[in-house]
Amino acid sequence: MTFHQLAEQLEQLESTAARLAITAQLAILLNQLNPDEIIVTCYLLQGKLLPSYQNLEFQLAQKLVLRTLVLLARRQNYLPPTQAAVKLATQKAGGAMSLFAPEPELEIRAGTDQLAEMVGQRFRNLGDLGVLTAEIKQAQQSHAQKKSAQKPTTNPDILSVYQQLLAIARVGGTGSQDQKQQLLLALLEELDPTGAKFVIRMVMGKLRLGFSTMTLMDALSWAKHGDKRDREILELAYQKKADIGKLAAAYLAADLGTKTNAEFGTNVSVNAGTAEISAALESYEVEIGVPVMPALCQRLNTAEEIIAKMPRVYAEPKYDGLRLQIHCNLEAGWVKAFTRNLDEVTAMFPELQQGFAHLKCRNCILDAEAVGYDPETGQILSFQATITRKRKHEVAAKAASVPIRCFVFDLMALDDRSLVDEPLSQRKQWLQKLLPPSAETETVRQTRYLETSDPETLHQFHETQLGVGLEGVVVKQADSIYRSGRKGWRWVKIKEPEGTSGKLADTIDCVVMGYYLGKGKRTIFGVGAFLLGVLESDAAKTDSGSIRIVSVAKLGTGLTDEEFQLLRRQADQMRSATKPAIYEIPTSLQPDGWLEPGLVLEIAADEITTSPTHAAGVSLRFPRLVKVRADKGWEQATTVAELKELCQLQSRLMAKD
DNA sequence: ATTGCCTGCCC
DNA sequence: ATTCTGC
DNA sequence: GCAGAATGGGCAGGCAAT
Repeated sequence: MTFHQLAEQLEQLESTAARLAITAQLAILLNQLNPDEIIVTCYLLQGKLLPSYQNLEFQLAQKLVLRTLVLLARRQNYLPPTQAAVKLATQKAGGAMSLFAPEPELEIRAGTDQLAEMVGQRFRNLGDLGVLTAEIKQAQQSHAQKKSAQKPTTNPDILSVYQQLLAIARVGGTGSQDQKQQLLLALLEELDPTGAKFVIRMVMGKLRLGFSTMTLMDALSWAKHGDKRDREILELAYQKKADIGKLAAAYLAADLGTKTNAEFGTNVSVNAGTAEISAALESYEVEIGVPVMPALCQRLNTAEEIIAKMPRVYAEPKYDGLRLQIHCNLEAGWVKAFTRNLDEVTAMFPELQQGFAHLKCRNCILDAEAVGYDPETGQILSFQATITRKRKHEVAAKAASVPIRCFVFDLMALDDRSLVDEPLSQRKQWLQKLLPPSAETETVRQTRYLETSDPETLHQFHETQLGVGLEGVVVKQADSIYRSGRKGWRWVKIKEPEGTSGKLADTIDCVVMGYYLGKGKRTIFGVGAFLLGVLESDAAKTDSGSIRIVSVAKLGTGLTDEEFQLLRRQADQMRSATKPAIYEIPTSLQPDGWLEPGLVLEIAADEITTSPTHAAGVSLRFPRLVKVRADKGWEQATTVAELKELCQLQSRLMAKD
């Protein structure tokens, strides 16, 4: 299939919202592909080149793509439409015009590249690099038509485009950024506007079409049967080996082998019995060395709610570290580690080789949380300290200064046998045998846990963990099987309502200093995030005129769509052409629009962190909006001193353990 | 050599 | 990570 | 409730600019 044909179908999908309709359309698409194309297309549809556990990245994203588009624009004499034309088009499209306040006039500074400024501005207005690419390509077409000298289009097929994308990703070393741009430019030249649009979205890693892995699996079933009957089987297979391309090929292979070209494109239902399916997916069994999709936590507010859902539970302390899935093949003499997103990180944690060598088994797969500790005191370290271990260089030295402790809490396979379908109680027993207290070391320990059915006991245990500086508890249904993702009620963390309890009970009142234009579905709000600040009074001077507002965080979540639009409208009343004099922010955080101080927002966060970037010197971990404080003036916002006090309270907590 | 921008990936 | 939203 | 798509702070690494 040509990439153009693929892109045309994606274009159709873009105007489809209903999931079932998306599934059906995807199924039709899948049925038109040959086996090679299926594999590759599955990756591309997820904005990837390979399954996640095979490391290959574009190293080409927003900024470099934008630079490439400037090159393309220059080559094609592209000029963005004027503001007036944009307004007209938006009105015609029935868009909510009132949301749009005109953007500040483009400042063309002497010595800057005008076209680059204009393309960048157009990107901020469109909120999508793919759409911008199509627009530039469109200009190319009309330009070419005008001259009635249309270039021959090569109309590459999917595999050709894929190969070119691979080549772009594989370039590295000195001069590679230029080379990537040139290769991408050459690819864009080969494609029509729609094809170019989706190639760019693939490079950006997001298709923004309202479907992803789960819907793709629905579509696989739909491609074969016209319904979702095999979805569950497919999802289980995917959990065992997270490679959607190979899964798709294996699943559809029976059909593909017997299919004639004429049948491609028809939604023919082939009668494949369960036996045939299981044969096709036979190779999909948990395998030592190939990562399993990890189980994740749901969230509930209280211990009562949890016990109501799961009558008998195990509660474990929740460490703030790095999730590691550890594969031990002790017969072959190796240990491998994968992150939550299945990146292989074996080389970053050399102590694991020794750490797991003494386990009494032939092989196993373990689920664990890795936390750094102080080798002098044994004290558990913060996430910020732990994450410095995720590195490629000087690993040995860092392993000495920040050794890790693995808290093992689950066992997915043992001695060539998958345990994912065994109940947790059983898996815990196996784990107890494999890793008894006598086998524990500085590097490897079993996560201790509490078995209970009593909400009060659970609540107390949670409070105790918070008290020693941990993140609370993870609560697991005692009889539950191991399943990837968050579905069902198997693993739950306690997330108390904002501002009640937990690690950081206090909320913070911030001044809105500016805003950033949004991308994707936030584009029409005219804002995607806000820049927040807190107060700092200059100690050297004592008069009230020395108060400054220093940046402390950006805010991009916790607002409803309605609140985004409301706040943007309020912000428009407070626009400032330049940065107000009392503001202090690093240039890297320059917002798209400045606001005079006035708007105050109440913000919740999980933690105060010391910040290398924000002007306040501290920042907020996981900031989100609690409430618009129309009742407060900006002079009443939180101060840096108060934040630093909270920050010290946290570290004192850590020191207790 | 050093710095700073950009990217990818942890949470 | 947190959060919101259409289905 | 699922699935998807917006968005956060901050770390290391790669490359380009100085």
